[in-house]
Formats: sequence, structure tokens, C-alpha cells
Amino acid sequence: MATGGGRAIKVLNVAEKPSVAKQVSSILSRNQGGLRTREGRSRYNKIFEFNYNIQGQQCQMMFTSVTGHLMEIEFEGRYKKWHSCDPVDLFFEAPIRKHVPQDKLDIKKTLEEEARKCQWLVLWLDGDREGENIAFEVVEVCSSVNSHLNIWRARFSSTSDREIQQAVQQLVRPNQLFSDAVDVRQEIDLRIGASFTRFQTMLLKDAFAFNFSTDGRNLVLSYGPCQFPTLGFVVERYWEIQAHEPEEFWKIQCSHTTDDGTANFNWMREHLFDYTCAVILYEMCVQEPIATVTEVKPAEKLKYPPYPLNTIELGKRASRYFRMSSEQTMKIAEELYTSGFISYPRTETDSFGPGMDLRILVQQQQEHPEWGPYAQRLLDPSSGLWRNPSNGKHDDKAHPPIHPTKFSLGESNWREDHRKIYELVVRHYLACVSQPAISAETTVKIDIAGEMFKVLGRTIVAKNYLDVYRFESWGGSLIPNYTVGQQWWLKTSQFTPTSMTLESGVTRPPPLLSESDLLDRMDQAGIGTDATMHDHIKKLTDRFYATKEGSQFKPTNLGEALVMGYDDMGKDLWRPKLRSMMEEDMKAVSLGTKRKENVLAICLQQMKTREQKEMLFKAFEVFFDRTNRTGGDAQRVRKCDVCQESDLVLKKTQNGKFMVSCSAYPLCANTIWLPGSLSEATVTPTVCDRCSPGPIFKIQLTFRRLEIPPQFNLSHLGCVGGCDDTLKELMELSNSGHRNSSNAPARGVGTTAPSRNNAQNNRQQQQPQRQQQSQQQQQQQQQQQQGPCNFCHQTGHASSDCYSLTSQNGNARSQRVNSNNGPIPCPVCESPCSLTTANTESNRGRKFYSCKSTERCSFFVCWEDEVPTTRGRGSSSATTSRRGSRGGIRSGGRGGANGSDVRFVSATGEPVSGRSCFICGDPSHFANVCPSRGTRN
DNA sequence: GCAAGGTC
Repeated sequence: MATGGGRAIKVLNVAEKPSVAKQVSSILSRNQGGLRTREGRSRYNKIFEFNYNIQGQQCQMMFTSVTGHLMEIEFEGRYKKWHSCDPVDLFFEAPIRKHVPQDKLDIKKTLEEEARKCQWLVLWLDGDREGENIAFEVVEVCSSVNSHLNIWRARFSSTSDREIQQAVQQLVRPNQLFSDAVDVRQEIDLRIGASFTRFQTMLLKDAFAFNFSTDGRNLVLSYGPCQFPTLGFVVERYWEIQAHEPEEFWKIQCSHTTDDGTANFNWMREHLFDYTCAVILYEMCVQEPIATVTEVKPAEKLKYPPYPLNTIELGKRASRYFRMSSEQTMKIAEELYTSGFISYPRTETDSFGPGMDLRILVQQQQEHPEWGPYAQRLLDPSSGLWRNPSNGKHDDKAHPPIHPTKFSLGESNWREDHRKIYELVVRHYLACVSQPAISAETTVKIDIAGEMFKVLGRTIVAKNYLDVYRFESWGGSLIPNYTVGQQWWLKTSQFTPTSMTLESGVTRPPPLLSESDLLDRMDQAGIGTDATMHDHIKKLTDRFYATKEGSQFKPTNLGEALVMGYDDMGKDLWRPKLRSMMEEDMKAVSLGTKRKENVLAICLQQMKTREQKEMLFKAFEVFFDRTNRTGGDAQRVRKCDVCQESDLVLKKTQNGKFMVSCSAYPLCANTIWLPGSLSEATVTPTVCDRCSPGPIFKIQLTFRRLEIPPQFNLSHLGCVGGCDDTLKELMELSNSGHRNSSNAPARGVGTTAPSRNNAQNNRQQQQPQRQQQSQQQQQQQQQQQQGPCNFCHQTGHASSDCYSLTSQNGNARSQRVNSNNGPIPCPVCESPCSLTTANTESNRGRKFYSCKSTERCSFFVCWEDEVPTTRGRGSSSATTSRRGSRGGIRSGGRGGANGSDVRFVSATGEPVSGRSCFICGDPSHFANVCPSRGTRN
């Protein structure tokens, strides 16, 4: 860096926002003989002046700011207009220009005026890639009026005194590669966004009848690399819910009440899907209802306060605690920030740097009537409440976590939302610097007739941060005292439960995604930035892609159709992967390992999908009816029966002749010439109910009297699908005397079919779940038609599939099983297992194994006479074992066909690693989730 | 009428 004494040089300093210009100016001007402020051309961006010495060089500092990006990119000239070109031209051909938009011209003027006077330019933009790009925008504007500027970059990660003083003494050069990465991002976003948006809007908007109100707004079917993956999350969850099939399960509940409290014990099998099994085990417990305490495990547990608050957490918590939308949260937070009550709200950082004075912020809050006393306790060393905050893993190197900056009892111009967000920020901050909550927990396990149950009791020992963070709670539950022991005189080691019930439940689908869930997913997938995520979410509702019900998002038909269409294209254009890959490429550009031009070309090439537009059409046909319009001026008659891709549309030639021809002309030359005697022709919304494939829209035809035989009417509602004899006759008459006499009628007027392939049929074909349902219904119908099984006389399966056949095999195999009633090896995992006699009406006297090993095969229940052949892990024939297990329990009970299922449930309901499924031998899952469980062969 | 990223 050039240094020297002598005359002061003039230095233009530019920050990304006015607040930073002001902060940095006041830090640097301290003890430097004063800070002067003057107006710039923009009312928001003041200019601060002070003297400063940089490495021995006396400087006259001028410090101003921009407001984010100074420039925008847009398509040049004619490409700005929607109908100026084919949308695909926007990918490569359409030139792009970068310019300062109208509303930033005053800032540009200020920069130009100040730059002319200066020798140095110091760029104080934020320390991220966007900041670097804005820096180069500033350089471009300033250099254009002063080519001799010496250009420097100040690097700082927060506006603490130390960092700022350090940054100004260690100026570096701006990084072109960082800026290049943003150029690529901008160009890809614009080209893809504009191209796809125009393409799908023009393709679909007029072609389908959308059955919702747009509130007078123009319908735009936008596509964006961030908004679409966001929509994808919503739709994917919705599909998951749709695909869920509820299953009934059964569980034993056991409670014990004493003067000390009530313990609700949970069954360690959690639940069984088989009613008969559950009843047998329940009856065993009821017949021998003595609970023996087998384990009492006390432990101290800590609940830690949250990490310091960043933007995403603020959005998620405001959504959870106040049901406030992230968009509204950001708006309120902005207002609190600009009026000085909280720090900058757009930050990724969730840890406080070493430079922050954390106690001063607590001192500011001491006077508050609600949380003031807590703040006082925090500052009192004898309370032991203070704890240095733990650090999260995010740091944008530009801003600290969101924290209160000024005390307020609530301002007169604040609305309820301002109070809520301010309170959240303050309480969150106080919680961060507090000790965790402490509880004493006791886990008690009991054994009733061989069945295990457990309960967790919790007593809060110290609430600590929970005292101030009222949004979180930690439920305590007092339970009686228990001790372990077999001695009869220790009363608490055995007891009789107060109640024992067999309860049913049903598996439920996951809930729709909440705003908090969405922010979480976007954050994990790197969709958007902390400052833009809420915009992408709002866009889903603005574009009618999703609705918000309470705090949950549900896709509309439009949103679902779009995702289905792109899903069918198979290019993952709605998945977050695409954005993540782009993000990786940006990183490579910023590190210099990939070239800007290559990344741009490859990415755009990958996105070219226009040839697959039929997929979009098909997806939309699932949800919406077709109109007779194509989206342009031409009137749509039907899908082209030659190229099978584009539409046949009604057109009028320059010399007044009418024809129905393919919109893909000249790629497809399919044409039907209508009679030359026509004076008018208009496509109507009436669909022909005789011709297929449909829909084929009828055409209202008006003929000139003198040009058609007198027996024909002047007006005729015609169909070009082939059913219309009148039209055929008139076309033949016309052809006989006209130039289009070749084969036009024969091609246009095809075969007729009695049924029309209507939209409803298409809907069923397209939607996977509906298709499945339909197949299941068909199967059921077939089974009903085939009558009862010859062997068991039940309906629902064919004789060849009857379980009773396989259970006979099971009987044969059971010969090798030990029939003693003591502990014997489990026939599946060979660990100790008990053989118990059933006592239900239908199975009285029948014996079953109940394996107690949670280590190897979890809880296995199987009839003695129907033990599967498979033993342990990696067992033999999947077919045999599946049949054996399926044949397990034939007795009726509740649940119909389900009553003949044996299910295997681990204590947690999850497959346990390191073991094989005993049904099929696959080590990747356990038997209770075996995909072959529900099949017969 | 189009994207996403800054910020007021």
C-alpha cells in the first residue's frame, strides 16, 4: 500500500447500507476532531466526513453508502417483451445488460460526484459474495468518472471498534472471482426464471380452465430456482399424506396411583398391529396383575437454552410461538431495527464474537417490569445464573446474532406484533446468557406377567433460563417412589396396578408442512438466503400454488399439477438438488476452480426441457379441463393426430379460406382444408361426444348461400373428428372444384369412436395413488366375484392362495420344537424365550412363543404349531418363511383380514441395525417393516 | 406479466 506524509488525500468510502456508513464513520472519527454530516442526492444515503490516518497517510474521509445492489440485469431491447421471441431464446441468444435502475440513479450521482474529487476508493461492503459483487458495481460507477482511483477493500465481520480499526489499517484488493460467482447466479436466475415463466404461462394459462379466482390479478405461472423447490417441499409432504394408509394397532396401558402421584406406564412393545396377539398378552396381564419393579434409574438432565438468534430461527420461532408469517416477522423486525431497538435482523450468525459486551445488553433491560427482575438476577454473581452463550455453527462474517440494542417499555406507535417480536428478541437474548434448566428424572421399569412397561418421572430442580423464556416449557410429572427388590417386605417393589386397559389406536400420516418446517427444509437444502426465504414462501400463495391453512401449507391443484408435470419430465426441476448444485458451482467459480462462462453454459444446457412440454400438459389435464384456446390467437380444435404433440388450430388464410392445421407447422404439415364456401368459422366450447381421442371442439360454420347446394343449411355446427357426414359431403363438393382436392377430407375426418376419453379418465390414469386405489378396487371386485375360498370358506383370496394350506406345512415343521413350558430357545433368534398357553375363547389351550430378547429379534410372538423355518439372521427361503409367518394366527378376532397377520414390532417401532429381517433375510430392515410382509407368494 | 439478491 502506498503511504506517505504531506498533503491529505481524499478517500471515498462506500458501505452496503446507510447504518454501516454511520457506524463505521463514528468509530473511525472518534478522537479525530469531529464528524460532519451532509446530504447526498439520495435522502437515505448521507455522507459523513472526518479526518483519519491510514498507515501514516493523512486522509480526508468521505463516507457514504448504497442500499444493497446498485445495479440490475435485464434482457436487452426487444427481448424484454413477452411475445418478442420464443422463450427458449432467452437461454442463450437474448443479450443481457447490467444497468443502474431508475430508483438508484440518485445514489449513482452521489457516487460519481464524490469519486471525481477523490484519489482513493475504499469498499466497505458486507463480507459475503453478494457484498463483493456490489463492490464491483460501485467500482464500475466510480471508475467511469475517475479512472485514476486507487481501489481498496476493507474486510470486517462485525462493526465492533476493534474489527473496524483493524480493517482500515489492513486494506486489501477486491476479489473478482467472488463477484464473478454472483454474476453467474444472477444470469442463470434471470434466464431460467424468465424463460420458464413465459413458457409455462403462455403454454398453459389459456389452454386450461382454472377453477379458482385470481382476485382480478393476471395469472402468471412463474418458475424460479428457489420458489419451485419450496413448492416441491409442500407438494411432496402432501403426497406423503395422501399415500398414507391408516393401520389400526393395539396397546396395553397400565397406571398406578398412590398419594404421591400417578404413574402412567407405557408398554415396551409400544403397540401390536394384531388384535389377537394383543388380547392374549393383555389377558395374561389381567390374570396375573402383579407388577414387579425391575429397574429404577435416576438421572440428572439438563435442558439447554437456544443458540443466539439468527434470521431463520427468528422466523421459525415467531411462526411457532405467535403463528406469525415469516414475511410479517421480517417486516416487523426491519421496523424495530430501523428505529434502533434491535440489531440487524438479516443475519446467519448464531454465535456472539469475542468483541461483544454481553453484560451491557442485560443491564439495559433491568428496568422492565416483566423481565427486569430476571435481568437483575443474571447480573448478580451470587445467583450463579450467568453463563456465556453457547455458539451455533453459522457465521456470515458480516453481522452478529439478533439482539436488543435499546431498552423499551413499548413505544406508542408499536402494534401488538412489534411488542411480540421485541419481547422474543429480548427474552431470547437473556435466555442465551443463562444456565440450562435442570431436572431430576427417574425411569422405572416393571414386569407384569412377563410383559415389560416403563414410565418416566421428572421433577424440575432449577428452571434457570426457562424462568425468562416463557415460550418453552419442560413438563414435570410426579410419580410414586419405587424401589427394586424381590423381598416381600419391600412393599414398593411389587404393587397391583390401579388400572390396565387394552386401547386401540390408528397410525396417522405426518402433518402438512408448517412455515417453521418449510424454513427448516429450505435452510438445510440451501434454498434462498436468510433475507429472501420468506419471500419465496409468500410467492407460493401469491401465485396460487399453495394455500395457508392456519400455519400449514397445502398445495392447490395448480401447484400440484406443476410439480407433477416437472416430476414427469424427470429432470428434478422441482427438487432442491438443482439449487444445491448451482450453489456448488458458484463456490467453484469463487474459488477459481471453474470458469464463469463454462458454468453458465453447462447449467443452462442442462435446463433445456422444452421438448418435454407434453408432460406439463398431461399433468394439467389431471386437474383441469381443457379450453378451446391454445394460449395464442389461434383457436384450438384438438390435439394433432399426426405429430401427437402440438394442437390442430383453426386458421384463416390471407385470401379468406379456412383451415384446421397443426400449430407446429412447418415441423408438422397436418392440414384439413375446410370448404371454400365458408364465410365464417369459429371454434366453440362444445366438445364432440362421438369422436376420440378427445376433446375435439366443434366449429360453428357459416356458408355462402350461392356456393352450397340448396338442401344444406347456411349455418352448421361441424366436427372435424370424422363423425360429421354433412361436413364431409360439403368438403367433398368443395374439393371437387378446388385446389385442395387431394386427400384432405380423408386425413381430417378419421374414425369415430363411441366413447370420449374425457378428463376424468385422464385424471385417474395420471395420479399414482388414485391408480393404485382403482387397482385395489378392481382386485377386490374380482375376489368378490370369484366367491369364497374352497379351503377356509372365506372371501378375499383365491383357494390357491389360502393361508390354511401353508399353515398345514407349519404344523409339520413344528415337530422339532421343544414343547416344554419352561425357558426354551426362541425358534427365531435362539435366545431364552417362554412358551405360554393362550386363554382366549377361540385359541384356548394353544401355545405360543413370546421372545423377550430385544437384542436380536425384538419381540416375537408366534404360535407353537406354526413356527417359521427360518432361524436367526440371514435365514433361508424368503418364500417359506413369509408363508410360515403369514399362516401364524388364523383365529378371527377383530380386524377381518388383518386378524390373520402376525406383525413384528420392535420396542421403538424402528428396524434395529446389525440384525436381519427374519422374514426375508435382508439385513437392511427388520421384519416389522419387511416389504414382503403383506404378499402371499 | 418473468428470477433472486441486496436494502429503505
